[in-house]
Amino acid sequence: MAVFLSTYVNKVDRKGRVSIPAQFRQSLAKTSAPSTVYLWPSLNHQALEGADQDYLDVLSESLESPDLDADERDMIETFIFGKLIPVSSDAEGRIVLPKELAEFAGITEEAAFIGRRKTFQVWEPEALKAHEAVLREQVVRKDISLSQIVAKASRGAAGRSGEGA
Amino acid sequence: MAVFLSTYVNKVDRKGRVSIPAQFRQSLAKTSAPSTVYLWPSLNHQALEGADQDYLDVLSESLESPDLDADERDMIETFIFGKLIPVSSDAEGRIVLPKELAEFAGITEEAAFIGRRKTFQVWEPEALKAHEAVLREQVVRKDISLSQIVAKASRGAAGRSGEGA
DNA sequence: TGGGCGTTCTTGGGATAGCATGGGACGGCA
DNA sequence: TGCCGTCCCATGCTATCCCAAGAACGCCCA
Repeated sequence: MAVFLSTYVNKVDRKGRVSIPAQFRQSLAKTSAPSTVYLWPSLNHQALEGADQDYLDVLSESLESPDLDADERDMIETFIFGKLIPVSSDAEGRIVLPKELAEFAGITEEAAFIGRRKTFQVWEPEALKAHEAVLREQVVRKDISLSQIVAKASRGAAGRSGEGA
Repeated sequence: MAVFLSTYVNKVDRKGRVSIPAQFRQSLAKTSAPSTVYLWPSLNHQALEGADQDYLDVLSESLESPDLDADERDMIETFIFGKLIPVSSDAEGRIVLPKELAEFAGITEEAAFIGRRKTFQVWEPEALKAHEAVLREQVVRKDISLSQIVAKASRGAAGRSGEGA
């Protein structure tokens, strides 16, 4: 599955087109549908989420789980698959940001692509800045540290099944 | 089987015709009866449900299962298969919305097609908006996040069958 | 260590094809 | 014979494809 890292800010032209960062494209190239990405409005932020075909297949499979309650499934069907837009890139590696999605995220002139491993987000750059400021404050307040997280996770994994990511 | 994604709002003309979104048509093209879709009133919403021949075949087969209790089967037989209307599209990819179905969903001038993977729904756009508002509130209240669902599902799958993503 | 060269990436604009939509004509059924 | 449904044709708009060039970057060579 494709892995998305780092942050890139690209321009959105008059037609609503924007280049997918070259690094992202290289990741996408290895997937089953290299020139197609899927975009949808984030459930939790005023931003867009993006992923490749393979990730969606996994998500789709998750929905088949009988453990998931009907309400939740309905929500996902409506808000993810109902909003999800397959976007194919042109020869130059650009995609057209669908109008309703650009509006949702407040994107007009520039779009910030931020890698989140298996998915990525697309933000209006200023909104992203603000969001990051809030998050950083939380990091400080909660005194979060990376080594602590890794330690905690490996302890948990050992307890459950020994499977780590 | 056809996969339906995204939301499209199309106009209903004076004759009750409405274009099936091109993306949906492309999905339908791969099925066993490309120019026919099946519509029926939703059990849970004031909206229409739609699917292709292949989906109905699967649904039909599910009804043969001895596990299904009689009441449930009876309901499905009555409300789905009893109400179901096969609709064929013209050369331009339009269908005529059956009057009773349009009335049921309150559709007059515009119809919103919303993809739900294996099926789709057809809503009166304002009604859909209202429905989404309710759902979104639930998302916020329950603090649902996508990554959480995927994580939960893959953990469940790992526990049940040892299959991980 | 500095400068020059080449490549890759991003960005821009015009042409083209596809799609949504509207109206009219023909044929069938009542 | 009148009405309704289906088919066919026409059109404006939108999105897609194609071609082109500027800029940044890294690499190589002196």
